[in-house]
Amino acid sequence: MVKITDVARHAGVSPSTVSYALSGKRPISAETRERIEASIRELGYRPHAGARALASSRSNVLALVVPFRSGIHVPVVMQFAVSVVTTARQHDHDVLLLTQEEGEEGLRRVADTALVDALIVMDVQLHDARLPLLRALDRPSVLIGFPAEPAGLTCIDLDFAAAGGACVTHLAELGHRCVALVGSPPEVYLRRTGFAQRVTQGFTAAADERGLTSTVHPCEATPAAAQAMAERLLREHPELTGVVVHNEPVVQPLIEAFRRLGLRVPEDLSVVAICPDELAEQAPLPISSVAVPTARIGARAVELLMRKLDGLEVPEATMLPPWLTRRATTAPRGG
Amino acid sequence: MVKITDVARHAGVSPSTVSYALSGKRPISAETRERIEASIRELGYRPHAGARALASSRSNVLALVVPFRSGIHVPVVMQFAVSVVTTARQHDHDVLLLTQEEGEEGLRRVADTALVDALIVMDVQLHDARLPLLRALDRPSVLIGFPAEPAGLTCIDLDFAAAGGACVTHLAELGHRCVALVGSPPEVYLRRTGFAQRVTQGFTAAADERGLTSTVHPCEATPAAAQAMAERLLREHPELTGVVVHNEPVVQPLIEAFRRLGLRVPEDLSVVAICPDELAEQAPLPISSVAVPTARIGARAVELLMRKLDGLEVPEATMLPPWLTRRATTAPRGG
DNA sequence: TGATCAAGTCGAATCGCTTCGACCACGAGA
DNA sequence: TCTCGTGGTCGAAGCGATTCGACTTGATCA
Repeated sequence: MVKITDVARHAGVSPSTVSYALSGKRPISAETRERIEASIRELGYRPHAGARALASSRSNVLALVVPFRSGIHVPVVMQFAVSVVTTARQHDHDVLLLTQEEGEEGLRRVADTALVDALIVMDVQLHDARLPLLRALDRPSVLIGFPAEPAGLTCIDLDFAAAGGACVTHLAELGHRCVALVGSPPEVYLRRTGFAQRVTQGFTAAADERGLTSTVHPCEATPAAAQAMAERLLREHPELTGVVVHNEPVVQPLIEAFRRLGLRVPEDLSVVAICPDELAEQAPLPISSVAVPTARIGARAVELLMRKLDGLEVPEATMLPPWLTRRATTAPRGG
Repeated sequence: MVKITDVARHAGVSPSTVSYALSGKRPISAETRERIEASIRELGYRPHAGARALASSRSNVLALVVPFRSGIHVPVVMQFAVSVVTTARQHDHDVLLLTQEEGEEGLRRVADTALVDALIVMDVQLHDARLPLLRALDRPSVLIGFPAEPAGLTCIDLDFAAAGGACVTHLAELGHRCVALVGSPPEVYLRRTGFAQRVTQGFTAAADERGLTSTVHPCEATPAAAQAMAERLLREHPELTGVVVHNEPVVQPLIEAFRRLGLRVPEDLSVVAICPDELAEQAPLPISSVAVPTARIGARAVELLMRKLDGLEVPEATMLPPWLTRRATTAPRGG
């Protein structure tokens, strides 16, 4: 293995000069720097991560805690993960993957052993058991999702309440008077996951404000559940003309179920989803939707973390505004 | 931060004794060990990962390279990842997440900087550009999937050829005489990904052997493509009664498309899939399938790696035998 | 009664890098 | 002319573990 002293000898300088040339923390003459860079290339030098971490007390590794429980949509998690990794690399950091299962002990472990410099936590519950730990930890963290009490933490997410509201507004402007929200599976509500509740709040508030009739229905993430839900909605709310879906796996099956029940989409029934754009775009009939901007959220989370690592202040709450794209599944009521 | 010397002082022993008590590499009297463990608990000591890596030249971190390209089924990737992380933790290792995008340079980087001890690579192509590098690297690796030339590497995967064959055998034993394979998207074949080709080979060979009429059809991973595929199959092969699907997102849509075209499943048409059991089980009509045992493969990959890290010999090729579970989508021909 | 050996412990070297303080040379300002 | 600051470099002291050799002690065996 070639080490920094080898490079130094080869370039005719001291090890510290090589280090400074690499880090840029002290000025090095252009001439010397070039000589060093040439030696590095020639010898194929790579700084030893462990040694670097020991000496600098920076590992240049971020922890990412991913959920893998029922009720969460796996492709969305993966999109977050990929965008976190990609962005981290742009900032010269790597990403250590932790599962929710490891729990608090896992977080403490990677933080206390200095294996990671900072943490990103996904799928935060309203009263998440990990919050006290994250607040107490000596390492910075960013939560994707909002707990009930975000004070003292850095959180980022789509503004799900506004997203729910935007869907209602869209339907209301198209003349719809009776709307329903088909939401996440019941266990997600039981776990008291923030985004599910916020969508409901935004949805209900906007409907009330505009005087629409509205109902909310959690729904299992299976085609069979979608079918049952469609039947139930038509039975219980015959005057229903607008549906908001916040449950990725169910969007398409639900539309198909309504069709089977004899309703045309969007002529008889408008459907608007809250889901990643990819999913909305590549449906057979492109779906009007509020985007869940996974890539932006992941990238932003990393950037917030980098700023915190640099000792800079960052906002405690970052709520990305919703953006509704009208596609083929919404139309004016009765037309 | 509390370090090993603090523990040593507190327990009245030397640092090396603490180290040996922790690693078990030299005998330590029970009494001393208990004293040390008490001190560790009391002081809340955690060995510094970087220091440990530097001194022992072991980081206790594994790299996992995940694909995120079109044509691969994201939930399957996630299942692998979770099982790799879980198993790695059981062996006191962590997992660093790399994306395919980082390419060879990424592999070289984490290996050369000693950031990781070993690598797991998913989604291996038949003539993967990374193979020479993996062979040359001084760190052990395991591939999930088989390249054309696996010599000198350690590979593990489901025996996809046998899986294709098992599906045909199952259909043949039910009396079917004309079968079709609906496979992965065309780009997967174009990339020359091993498993796609192997399924085809096994499928065709088994059909030939038993004198069945057979055809093979790559298929985009969308509901619309599934619909088109169903129509085309019925048009071009009116005598078709058995379909093998190796394309997760399309399984369910394809069955629905056949139904819409007036075929009853399984009475008129038997369908057998190659997919994770979860997907087959939770379909509205449970699907007869050969399992893709993601959890087992991931766990096994880690165990192979651990053995290699311990300097033990491991088999170059590990092919898990297919296991077909008959569920509700296959029935005797004409029955 | 030594010689031998294993168990149990210690001290010191080492892993490869970063960083701090010091030093030199040189141009600018007084 | 003397200082002062600054660009550029070096040497040495860590960072916090692991590991190797050596030492003590007591038991075992001839």
